[in-house]
Amino acid sequence: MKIATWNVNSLKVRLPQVINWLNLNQPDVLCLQETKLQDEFFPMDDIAQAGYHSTFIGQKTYNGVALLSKEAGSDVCTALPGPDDVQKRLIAATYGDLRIICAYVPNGEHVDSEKYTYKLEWLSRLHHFLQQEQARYGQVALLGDFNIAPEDRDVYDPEAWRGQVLCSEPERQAFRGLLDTGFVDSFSLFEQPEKTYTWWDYRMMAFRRNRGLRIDHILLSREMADRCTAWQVDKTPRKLERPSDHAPVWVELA
DNA sequence: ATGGCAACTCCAAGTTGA
Repeated sequence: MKIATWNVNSLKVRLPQVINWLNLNQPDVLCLQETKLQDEFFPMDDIAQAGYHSTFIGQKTYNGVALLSKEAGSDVCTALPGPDDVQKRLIAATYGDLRIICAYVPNGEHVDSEKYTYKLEWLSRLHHFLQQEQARYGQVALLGDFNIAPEDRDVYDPEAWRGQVLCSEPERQAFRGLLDTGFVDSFSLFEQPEKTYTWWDYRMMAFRRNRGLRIDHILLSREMADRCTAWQVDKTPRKLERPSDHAPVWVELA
């Protein structure tokens, strides 16, 4: 079984790439972030033609998340518990014995920004939600764009980024807090090449120079981690014309 | 030292991302 995550930075623009990636990689579930589509415009017919069910929650211009899957999901949840939030950043569903959570963590903009405060609050709410889901379902996976580089090895220039948004200590602490609820960063289950990243800025030829960050993650509950046989980032779509700035990441489960 | 790209939007200059 293969489960994957990809921040597509506009599903409207990236649809052909997503369809092609589904055909080539045949994931059981693909989590998408930054679809940037209102629900009435979601291209579920094109995705169905590729053999996939769609479950989604979106809004105009910003955010938006979706689950594409070979089997239909059940028990769908489209928001974190708590007060209504216009920002559509979370969707979860059950596939067989697996609970899959797709998250688009706020960027935070800058450590002095109100958006940074919102990010930390959002992560705290995610933490509580994860505990609930863990208690309710046995096998849980949290996939998505976390907008956090957990360690210095996840940053092309750790000194330049030290204390900056995506790398600040409170964010890294929040990431470790998620792991403390009983999850493993699947990346860390395997020997990894140095300078393994999942996002590269569009500017300054960052991809060609591999000036990237590892900010897209797949966290697995312990039972699932025991079944995990591979972690991969697929850099091929990042090399295409009009790429997303993020690459897809996937894990294989026995 | 700064900004450098891309996508979005009442279509065009401002916002957002990371």
